[in-house]
Parts: sequence; structure tokens; C-alpha cells
Amino acid sequence: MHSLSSHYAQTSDALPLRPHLLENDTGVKLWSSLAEICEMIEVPVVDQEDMRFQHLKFKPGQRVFIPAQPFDCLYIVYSGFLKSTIVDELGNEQVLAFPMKGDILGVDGIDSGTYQTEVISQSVSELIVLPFKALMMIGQAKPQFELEMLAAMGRELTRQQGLLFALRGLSAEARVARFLHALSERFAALGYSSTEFNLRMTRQEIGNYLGIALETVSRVLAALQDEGHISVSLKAIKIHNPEALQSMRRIPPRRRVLGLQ
Amino acid sequence: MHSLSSHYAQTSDALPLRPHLLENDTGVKLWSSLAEICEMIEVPVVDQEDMRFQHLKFKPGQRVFIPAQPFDCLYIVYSGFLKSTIVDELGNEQVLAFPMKGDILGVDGIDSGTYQTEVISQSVSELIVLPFKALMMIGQAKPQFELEMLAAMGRELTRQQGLLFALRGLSAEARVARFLHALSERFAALGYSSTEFNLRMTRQEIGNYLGIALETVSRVLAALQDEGHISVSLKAIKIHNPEALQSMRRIPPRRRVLGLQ
DNA sequence: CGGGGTTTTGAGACCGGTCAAACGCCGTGG
DNA sequence: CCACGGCGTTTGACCGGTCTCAAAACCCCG
Repeated sequence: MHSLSSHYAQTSDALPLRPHLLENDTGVKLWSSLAEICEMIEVPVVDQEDMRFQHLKFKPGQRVFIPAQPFDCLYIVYSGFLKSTIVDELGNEQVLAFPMKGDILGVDGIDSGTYQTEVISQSVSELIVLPFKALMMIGQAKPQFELEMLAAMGRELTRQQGLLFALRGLSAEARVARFLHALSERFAALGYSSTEFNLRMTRQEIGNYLGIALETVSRVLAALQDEGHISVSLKAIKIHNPEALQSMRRIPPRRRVLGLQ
Repeated sequence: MHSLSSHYAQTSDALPLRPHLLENDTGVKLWSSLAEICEMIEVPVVDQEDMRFQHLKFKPGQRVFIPAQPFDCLYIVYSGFLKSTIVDELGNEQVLAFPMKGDILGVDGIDSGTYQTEVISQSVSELIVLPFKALMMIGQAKPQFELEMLAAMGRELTRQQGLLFALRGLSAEARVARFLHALSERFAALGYSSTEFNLRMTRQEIGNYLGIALETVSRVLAALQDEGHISVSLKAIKIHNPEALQSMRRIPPRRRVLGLQ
């Protein structure tokens, strides 16, 4: 289905249970110290002896894990761009996030013991593998680290609340505007330009993520351009007026706010 | 504003920073053992010496905590019904959940150090107070407990994903139907009737929670009644056809599902 | 019995979805 | 190098579900 599939059939199509336990098809492996990792997830560095964690590379289209796969590792995005989705009982796919550097993957597997979501790499990307058992042991030895693990999960939860928040009440235009603004800030945090960048995902994926039709995404982008807030050309985005994007808010709060008793 | 406010003005209107650190206005306090708590959140009981956690009672309209309040405790709902909300920069209120027995409150404060949400009791309710520092200490002593804490948070995350999932793609009728079905199952799990119960929240709160207008909630309830699936009279609900409620699904997946590369 | 809040019901408007078609980008193969 | 074909994107027309606005009925509680 995808042109790249044939090249990496053993991991992309055949879907072995643990693709990264196979031979590394890229031939490249790196290792991160615990200190590096702490830094990446913005956690106070814990001084630890000689802990090292494996890096794994993924090609576009390769899956990091899939639903129902036994949980044993968390992952931290070291570089690249990915897509995490969840599939309902009917096979409908819903985009949950577009993870990038610093994001944690796999937390949804801690509870049930199997991953609930699917993560696909959308570019060449590199992940740090954190075997969960090892993490727990560190937690025992380093209370601070344990705390920060919890905090990271809380952060993930808050992030989802933000999305949830956006999906209700916001008009299609506001959703796309916020999406662009969030991307912009994210890129800025990663050291890229916040005003000029390329979308890594299709209109369809954006629409799915935001809960609107892909045609609407296209129309809204055109509208935002007409309003002079951005320039769009296919995947290339220029942001002229970040404030305008951010300030698009809840559809109409005309009626009184929810009474608080 | 609310008739009950005057009775408990010191906690409901004046909003002291930590209402429950004031004199207990009900005069009643209970204590739970760690084992009891483990049981409530469906966690393997860890045998611990003589740990006890304070109970706190709340009257309708009383707040458990509010945004920006310093975080130091988690709470477990021991009894009663509550409402958790988040407020955006413009003061718009969004209902995040209707916590009831067994639910954990306050996890959103772990990361930032302050609570991000507000929790209001909608009935007389009783919460178990878990000082976060104490929890961390238990985590050190009991690895199993620590793991389960993480799992509980992962569960919360999964639950939110479910809501997120429902809010996209589902028609207004399907949202309300699912809401009722979820409530029904929840009540069943608590030992109440799953087919006959009272709503604790207004149409406005339901609509806010589901991302639809309160009038639409009202209309959908009427429609579900016409279809013979339920009976409604104000807050009193009878469910005749649970399967029908559950089976209302995504609006129309006519178009092909998101290609998986 | 009165009043505020909640719920219901109706009518009209509009956003966004659906369907359809055309265009352009890009990789492929001749 | 160019022609072909697939996929992503754009644009238009139409339709329908929901929202908005409005008003009346109802419930609860004082």
C-alpha cells in the first residue's frame, strides 16, 4: 500500500510482535545515559552510576508498537516525528497525538499490560528505549526520579485534557488555528523556526486529530490565509500572526457560563 | 447564589485555600487503612503495618480544591458524587468528569505543583485524603504499590482517551446514549441498579461534558424515549434497552478509514 | 403562592459534513 | 526525459444536524 512497505516488510507489514528486537535494519545503535534522558524530559538530573539505554531507529511507516502488544517498555522520542492512534471496535482510526522530541510513548500500556495505542513513525526517527522494569528499579533507588516519572505522566494527562478541551466548544477554524499555534510553539521549543515550517501530516490526519473533515481543514487553511494570518502552500506553512491564531477561542460564550452552584 | 451556600459559606463562597484543613464542619471523621484503599482502587492489597488515612466530608457545593491551589494531596472518592471542571483563560467552564466512588482526584496537580482543575461536590460525599509525600514513602517501601499508582494514572489516561474518542465522530444522540450507558455500568459496578437511577447533574452539565447544547441533550433524551430505549422524567432515568444505547456508534464511517501507510 | 432555576419545545440560521470533480505534486517506468 | 498514475489537495454545491434564540411549562423550595 505504501511505497516504502516493500523495503521493510518484515516490520511494517508482517508486524512481528517486537520489531525492534529483530536485527536492527539500520545497523545503527546509540546509547543514552540516564542523565541525558532526565534532561530531555525536563527532569532534574539524577546522578546515577553507569546506566545506559538503547536507542532505536525507525523508518517512515514502521511501527513502534501496536495495540494488544505486551507492554514492557516506555519510549522517549529522541528525534523525528511520529503519529499515535487508537482504533475502536469498528476499525475506525483516531489520531491521538503527533509525538516529537521529548515526548514519552507507551504509558497507556502500564495499566493493562498491553499497549492500547499504535505508534507509527512518520519520518526517520530515533527513540530511547526504557525497559519498564529498569525504570521501577531506578525509582526505588532514586525517589526523585520516581516522582518525576509520575509528574511526566501527569503532564501527559494534562496535555490530553487540553486536546479534549479544544475539541469541545471550538469552531473548526479555531481548532486548526490552535493546532498551528501549538505546532509553532513546539517547534520553537525544539529550536526550529516558529514562523515557518512544514507540516509532517496530511490534511486527513489533521482533520482526524481535530475531529473535522479533511475538506474543512483545507478550507480553514485557505480562510486563515485570506485573513492574512498565515501562508499555506501544501505542507509549507508560514505564520504571520501568531496572536490571531492563539486568540481564536470558544465558539460563542454568549450564554452565561456554567453556574457554579 | 445557591441555597446551600449560606450554610457553608466559609468553604463554598469564601474559598479558603484548603477548606479541609479548617475545622471539620460536619464533626465526623473516619480513617481508612491502606488495605481498604488498595481494595477501592482495585489494586492488589499491600500488607502494611498501621497506615491510616483521613476521611473528609463535603456538602453539596463545597469545593475539594480549585485551580492554582498548591498541590499536596490526592483524594479517593469514598462515597458521593462530584464534578470536576477546568476553566480556560476566558472563564469558560468545561466539565471533565463526574467522579464517584473509587475515582482518584488531583492527579493533575502532580506535575505542576498546583491543581489545574476544580472539583465540586454535588452531593454529600466523603473523600479519603492521601498526602502525596506519604504516598511517595509508601512507594519506596512497597514497589508493588508504586507500580499500582502508576497503573492507576495510566488508567485515568485511558479513560480520558475514551472520552476524547467519543467526542469526535459521535452524533449528539450517540453521545448521550453512551453517557447513559456508561453511567449505568458505573452504577452497576457500585451495586446500584443499572436500569433505574437518578441523574445527579443538570442538562447543562451533561451538554457541557459531551460538547453539545443543553437543548440538544433534552431533545435527544426525548428521542431516545420515543424510540423506546429509555424513560425519562426530569432526572429520573429508566433504561429499557442497554444494548441499543451502547451500540450507537460513530456517525457514518462511509469514507475509507485512515490509511495506515 | 411566588420566584428562580431547570427543562421542554419550536422556528430559523448556519456551520460543517458529504459527495463529486478537477487539479497538482511526485514517484515510477517506459 | 517525458508520460502515466496514484495520492493529496482544493474547490463547489448541497444537505442536514446542531446551535441559537425565544418562550412557555414545570419543579422545587421558600
